[in-house]
Amino acid sequence: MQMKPPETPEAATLSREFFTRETIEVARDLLGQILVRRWPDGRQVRAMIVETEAYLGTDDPACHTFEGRRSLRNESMYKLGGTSYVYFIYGMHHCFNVVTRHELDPEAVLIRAACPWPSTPSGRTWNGPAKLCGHLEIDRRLDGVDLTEKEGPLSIEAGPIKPSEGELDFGPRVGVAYAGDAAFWPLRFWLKAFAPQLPHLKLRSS
DNA sequence: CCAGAGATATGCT
DNA sequence: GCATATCTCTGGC
Repeated sequence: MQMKPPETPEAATLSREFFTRETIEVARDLLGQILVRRWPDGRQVRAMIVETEAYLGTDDPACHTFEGRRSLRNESMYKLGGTSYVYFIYGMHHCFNVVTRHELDPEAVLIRAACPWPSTPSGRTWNGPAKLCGHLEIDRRLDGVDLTEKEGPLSIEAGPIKPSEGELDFGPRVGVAYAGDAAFWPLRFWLKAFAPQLPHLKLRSS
C-alpha cells in the first residue's frame, strides 16, 4: 500500500504554537510530519520525519546550551520555537534541529531520520542526522531560518497521521548512564507503528 | 560482524 | 590538548 500526501491543495504549515510547547512533546509530535526543502529554482523535496531526539536545554549535559553555554554556533537555540538550528560537526557533517519553546529558553529537537515523501517502493530512509542534511543540502546557510514560513527554504507541514489520534507507538527510550553519575541523556522517539506502510523504513538500533 | 582510522569544526580544560 | 548530538571506509576474525 502506498500512502498519499494530504489531499488538501495547500498542506498546512505547522504553526508557531506547535513549536513553542514542551520540547519532549514537540519531539514526539514531529514524527510523521513532513519536512519540506525548497530551492530558489523552485525545486522541492519532501520527507517524513521518522526519528527525533529532544535536547532539554541548560540542565541537559548533552545539550549544546548546557549550563547556559552560548556562542556564535548555538545562537539560534536562543531564538523562538520554530527556528532552525544547523551546526557543523566533526569537520564534515551538518545536523538539523528544530528550536522549541521561547526566546532565551534554549531547547531543541534533533531530526535524526526521514523518509522521502510521498513514499515509493524504491525509496530510501535517510537515517542519521548528517546523512539527512546531505540529501536535503542543509548547511549553516540554513541556520536560524523560520520554519513556519510557508514558502521558505525549510518548513514543516502537517503529515497524514496525528499522534493525538493514537495511531502511533513510540520506540522505547534508550537509557544511557554516564560513568559514575546520574547524568541523563535526551529522549529519542522513533516512528514505529507506521513502518509497515513505509517498506523501506530502516531505523538504527541504539 | 566488529574495531579502528580518518575527515577536522567547535568549545572547554 | 581533548571530547563530541557523525559517517564511510578498511582490515581482521
